[in-house]
Amino acid sequence: MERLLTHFQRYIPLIEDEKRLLEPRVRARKIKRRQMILQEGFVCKHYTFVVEGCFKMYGVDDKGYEHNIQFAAEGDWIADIGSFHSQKPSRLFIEAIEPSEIIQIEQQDLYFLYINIPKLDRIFKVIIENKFVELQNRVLQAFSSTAEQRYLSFLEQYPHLTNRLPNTQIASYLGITPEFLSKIRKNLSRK
Amino acid sequence: MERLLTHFQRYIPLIEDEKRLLEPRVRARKIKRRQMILQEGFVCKHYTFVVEGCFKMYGVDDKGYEHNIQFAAEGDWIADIGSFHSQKPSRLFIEAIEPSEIIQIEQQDLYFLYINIPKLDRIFKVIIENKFVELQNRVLQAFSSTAEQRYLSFLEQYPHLTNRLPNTQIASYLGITPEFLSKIRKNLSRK
DNA sequence: CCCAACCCTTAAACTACATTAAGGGTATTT
DNA sequence: AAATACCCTTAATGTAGTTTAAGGGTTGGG
Repeated sequence: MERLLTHFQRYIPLIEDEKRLLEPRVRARKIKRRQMILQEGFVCKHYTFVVEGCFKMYGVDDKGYEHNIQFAAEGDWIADIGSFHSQKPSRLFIEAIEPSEIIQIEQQDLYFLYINIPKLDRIFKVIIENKFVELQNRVLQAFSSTAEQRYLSFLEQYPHLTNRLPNTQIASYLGITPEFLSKIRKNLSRK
Repeated sequence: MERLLTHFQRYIPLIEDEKRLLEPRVRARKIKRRQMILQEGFVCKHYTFVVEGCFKMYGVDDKGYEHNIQFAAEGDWIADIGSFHSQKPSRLFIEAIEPSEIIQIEQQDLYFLYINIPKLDRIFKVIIENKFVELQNRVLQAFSSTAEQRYLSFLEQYPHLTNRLPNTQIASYLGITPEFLSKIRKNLSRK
């Protein structure tokens, strides 16, 4: 809970009254490795804040292959925003890669908080703007770089993740097969 | 100007006082075909609302090829959000594909408006959430579908654009060459 | 009205990446 | 401690999409 307040603090400090409104409307949970907090076909019920651990969000294609859309580690938010707001079934999965601790807010509670703590509109606007920029770079890179360039960018941009994630997960994020990532790594190590 | 108010109205109505604050801080402009409102190396100075016409936003790779990240037609917002907020040079271009009419807000004015019309935090939070969801689908599709499937999705999702855009621009958006799009179209027409 | 710039298509040769298969290593679970 | 599931790599073969080149059609600016 402290961690969430500290997180908001970095955007705009909350006053005591606001903290009191917030507290009863969030819920802390522990999640096991490989446990899913969202599955395809279900509505995304929560905005999830990662206190400790790491998650992946992915879709599954016709052939059953997983494609990682994003990772979320300490201090990140994760949710299928489309499903959350529309209350329609999601086509995505969110799964813990490590044993994790999270804080969750349900839709009704978040809407209540948006009304009673207008600051939160501002805070989440900025949070989502930042995520949007990240995602936009990802699209540009996907279409304008080779897999090797994308791998190198990944290493630069997410150094804290590269040692925590198996290469299969990184390959899925880069949009390539683990076999091809292996080839890229071999190539790079020869240079 | 009316068009912008109508646009905001669809999220939350503005009261008269708020409209009065808004009006002197936005600027209407006409833009010619092929005119750029953002160029690589320059800071993105404005949030741009498209009243009439159509724009593309793209990056240029090492080899000089353009890669379209998004289109913006009537009722859409377009800006390099990262550059706009950080005031760092953009790596993107925004260019009119058709003669267009736009309404622009400068950074300082938008910040003033955010402070004096808190509703706008809410409105732009929702606008960006929607754009985020769109972009997320794009990432998922890019990694999990063939070019043909992506082309068919594009036709479904943006029927109003397919007749307005040259195929070269659509190909660039799909992440393929015009030659290959031509092949896909030929294939589809035989079915 | 003409010239230049853009646009669409076809086809042959090429390349980045996928698929399949297989072997050995290392964690997790029982 | 064994068994199982997971992970990394190598290599041969296959394919979606690129590159290069070329011809013809359309648009728009001077």
